[in-house]
Amino acid sequence: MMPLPDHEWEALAACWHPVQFKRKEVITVAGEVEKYLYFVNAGVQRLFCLEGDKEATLLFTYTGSFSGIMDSFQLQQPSSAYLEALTASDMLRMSYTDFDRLTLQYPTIERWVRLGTVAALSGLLERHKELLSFTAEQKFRKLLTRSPHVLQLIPHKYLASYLGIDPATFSKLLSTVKL
Amino acid sequence: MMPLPDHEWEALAACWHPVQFKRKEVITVAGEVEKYLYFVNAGVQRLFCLEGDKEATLLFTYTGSFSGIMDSFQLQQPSSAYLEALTASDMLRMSYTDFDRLTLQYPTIERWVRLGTVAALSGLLERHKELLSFTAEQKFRKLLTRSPHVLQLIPHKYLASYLGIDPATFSKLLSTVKL
DNA sequence: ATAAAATGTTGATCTGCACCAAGATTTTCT
DNA sequence: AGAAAATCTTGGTGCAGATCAACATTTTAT
Repeated sequence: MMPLPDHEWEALAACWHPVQFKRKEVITVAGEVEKYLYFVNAGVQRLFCLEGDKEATLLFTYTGSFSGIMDSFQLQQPSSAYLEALTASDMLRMSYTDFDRLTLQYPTIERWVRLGTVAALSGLLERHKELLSFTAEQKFRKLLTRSPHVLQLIPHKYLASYLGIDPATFSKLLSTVKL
Repeated sequence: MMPLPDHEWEALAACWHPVQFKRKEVITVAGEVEKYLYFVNAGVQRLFCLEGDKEATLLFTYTGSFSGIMDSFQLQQPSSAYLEALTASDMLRMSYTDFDRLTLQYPTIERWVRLGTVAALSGLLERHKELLSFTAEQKFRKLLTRSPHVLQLIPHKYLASYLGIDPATFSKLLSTVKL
């Protein structure tokens, strides 16, 4: 994903504004239109849906990554997901108005956003494939190898939800698997 | 997704070339970089991955929709998926070279592609949520209500694979559920 | 520092659905 | 039209993993 020219970079940088969220604070509620694109300076966040009384965790965002409900933000349509701060979070955000202006004004930015979005799509397809074909243990192992650090970072019940398995099963795999 | 101006529309239209595929023909092989973006004039296609000896069906494309392995195409990276014609297919395609030139030359096209990609991401997130939280029967019902026509159009074993359930289970649900 | 809340562990059941297999039906090809 | 291939159906069986529950541990808040 090529770097942006200086001029674009400056225009972009000027649109970010700092925000903080407390632990457990809900950043965006399902049903609303996502107003902001976020960049995480510190903290961990969780994107999830409610299905009946169950939660389905779609993804986590971390220090150094973008955050927000991307589809709702870019399409300015109501989202079916919640965004929540798992830890106290220090973020930058940009309003849709600014975002839209920037993408219209600078084709390089428009392109950069497109490629970022495709990269997100690519990652989601990869996980989708795993959900379709892996057993609980296979999903668990994959998580361990791909991102072992999350074990210390994120409560296991959310990791279980992310894998689509029961928290109790997750705990059992934890003792079984690595021996 | 706003319409394109006339001039862009003409430039775009000039880049499409017709191709045909036979039933069961593999259009793109996993491991390769997707060279083309497709538009389906007639037929049904299936995008799937191989995981061990199991197939995971990610999505179907139909008459009137775009097709191809979108992430591999846009990022020009090797794909982990296969694209296959389920029925004899009549398609238009555009090379990556032309695609890239068009997006660089016309910001409206670049933007239009971005929004199309986000829409795809949005749909995939929706399905992802269902995979995480639905039982076999819930996924089956959802398929029936969302796209009942596919029952006549696509062999049930592929629909089962798309839902992540066993073909035998799909068949049993078919007799159980609608009564 | 201490109480309270949240999270994690572990064992005992129970069940949804994968798996297997054989026969029936439908679709495709020549 | 007829043979061959592909797909669908249906019953039986087994197990991975959900669910339940009680206790242990860790984390958060005051």
